[in-house]
Amino acid sequence: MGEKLLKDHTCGELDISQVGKLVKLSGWVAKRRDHGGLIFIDLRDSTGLVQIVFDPEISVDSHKLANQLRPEWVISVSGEVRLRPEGTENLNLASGQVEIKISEIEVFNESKTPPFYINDESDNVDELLRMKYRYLDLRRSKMFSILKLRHKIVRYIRRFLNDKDFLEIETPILIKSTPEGARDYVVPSRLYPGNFYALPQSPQQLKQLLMVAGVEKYFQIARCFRDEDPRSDRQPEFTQLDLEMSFVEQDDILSLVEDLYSGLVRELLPDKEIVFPFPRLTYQEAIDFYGSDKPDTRFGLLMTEISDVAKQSKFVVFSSAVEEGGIVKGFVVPNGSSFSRKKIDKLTDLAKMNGAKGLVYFSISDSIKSIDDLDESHVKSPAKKFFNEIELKNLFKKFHAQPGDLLLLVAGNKKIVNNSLSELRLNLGKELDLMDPAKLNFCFVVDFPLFEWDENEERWNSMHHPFTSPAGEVGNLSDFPPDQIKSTGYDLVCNGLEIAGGSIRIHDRRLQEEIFEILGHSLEDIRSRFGHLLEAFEFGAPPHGGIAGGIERLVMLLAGTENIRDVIAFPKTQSFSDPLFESPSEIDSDQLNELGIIIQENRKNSEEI
RNA sequence: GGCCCCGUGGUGUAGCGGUUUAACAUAUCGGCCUGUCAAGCCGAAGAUCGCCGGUUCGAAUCCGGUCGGGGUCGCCA
Repeated sequence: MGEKLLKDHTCGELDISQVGKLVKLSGWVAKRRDHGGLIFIDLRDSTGLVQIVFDPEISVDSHKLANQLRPEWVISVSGEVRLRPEGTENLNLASGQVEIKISEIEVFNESKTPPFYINDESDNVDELLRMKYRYLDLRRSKMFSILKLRHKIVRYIRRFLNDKDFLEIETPILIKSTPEGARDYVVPSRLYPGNFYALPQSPQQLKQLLMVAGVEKYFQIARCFRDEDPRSDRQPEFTQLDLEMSFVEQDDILSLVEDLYSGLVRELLPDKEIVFPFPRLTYQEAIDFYGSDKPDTRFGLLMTEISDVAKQSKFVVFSSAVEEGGIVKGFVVPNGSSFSRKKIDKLTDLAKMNGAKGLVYFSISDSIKSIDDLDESHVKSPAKKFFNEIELKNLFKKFHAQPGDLLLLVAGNKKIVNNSLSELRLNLGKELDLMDPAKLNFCFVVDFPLFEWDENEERWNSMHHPFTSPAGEVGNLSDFPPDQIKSTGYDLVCNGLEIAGGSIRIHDRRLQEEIFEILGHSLEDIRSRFGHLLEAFEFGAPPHGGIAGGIERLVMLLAGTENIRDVIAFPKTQSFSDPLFESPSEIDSDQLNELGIIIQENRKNSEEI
């Protein structure tokens, strides 16, 4: 250790208790306010900001040098912590009671004028520019605080699971392509020309093999890779909390997850309201009431299906929808009768964008006291003429609608009706300010179907993944139609976001093969793709299950940002490029030769960077 | 792969067919200034409007293409 430290205090720790102390600080110039005589500088380090003062009466040389200082220069200063003169305290600053009178200064590094304001809290700088200069963007306290929050979240998870005797085990990044699910990222092999590794879409099979290995309790903060088109909440590489346990049933995993996530929120964001224990909804309930398997339970606007009534209706839109195997469903917007025609048109457009043929509404006048007093003159609706007074009353009573309410209904194919109603509900929840930002409404969704029908490929698909065990007594699967089989899968949902998903796994070779067969794989196919896993199941595989949760989504939820790039230190753009490193990029022909790869000329991206 | 939005000094915006030598704010540079903290005041410099082509007497402005960015549907077992 040298005698002179480059800093003996941090900017953020200085307060009234340090008055009189001689301190040495190092950091970045955040702001300069030059009064000619006095020069004020906000000095920033990773812990915060403090005002330092250059006064020619204290040090002429330092004051002179301070004249040259510009934003983002890296300096080291020494001086005395002093109470600010009365009336000049800055309450917006943690260290705003004090300031440092500087007697010595050293410049470590100058800085060019930054391409955007580092201190500007408003986010209206072009994101591409921010990404190109990510190391500058991350200096902004808003961005840095998200990095810190992410660290704290992961640290909490590690401690929590460590205390419960989980082992953190790393699994390979270079593994095998199992073309099932998302598109793989692949890496060419030099030693086996023409052969490729794939990057893991998740460590699913590896963690199951760890269970067979007898680990019993495993977790990993695992990087995953999926080459699918991104969204505002997706990136090609992302991180999952991956965990797995042996000798457990669904309740064991759910209560562990409940303790983990609730404890995490209580420790890191004690101001947030959570409901504990987390409510459990069946998949069917989620779809019935919310039209979605990831419901935002912070507000009502719950749905009711009226297909049985609609079937008898003279209104052809309703009756024909049901006759064609569809449903009629809707929800009540309290006091929604005041909505303008324009607003209802916008809602109709939203329903149509989600596949609905239209939106049927009934606006109930608030001039009556009770639905019992209602006659046809109190109702506004394009479909009014198809309903008599009694039918209207019955309809409204079924929805528990009150005078002044607006009833929204959609008819048609089940999936479309649920999708469009769900979007309508979320839209109205937002517009009517029903989504309380103080609430984190976690809930579990359970009892998923094991399979869902893939319309495009005309085959059954796993709802979760093919390693998910069917629920209940496992008899002969083939005795049931696939869509009636329930799974042991479960999701953790919060405020309408899927936070984690998992299941009890299959640990029996026969059953696993049977599932693959239902999914339409040939026996040969199964053996070549999943042979290693199936074989492992023949060597004493314990019953096991687990869950995987997206770290980015969790950080987004807790940080209150809707942009996944904000929670990743070095993210990629929506077109998968990295403006900082300018990747992806071409590689040397030597490298290609070594790998035995020839690039098709017509496929090359001709754009030279 | 489809659709929608955006692209003007360093940054953020205005201008949307001709009094525009492209405006404003901020940053930058110079000067003044001992209590500021979005410091202030005075002055200066800085963009030919992403790129290519077309329409027009005339294009930042209209049209087509292209590139880049964002969002979304498909996709994400």
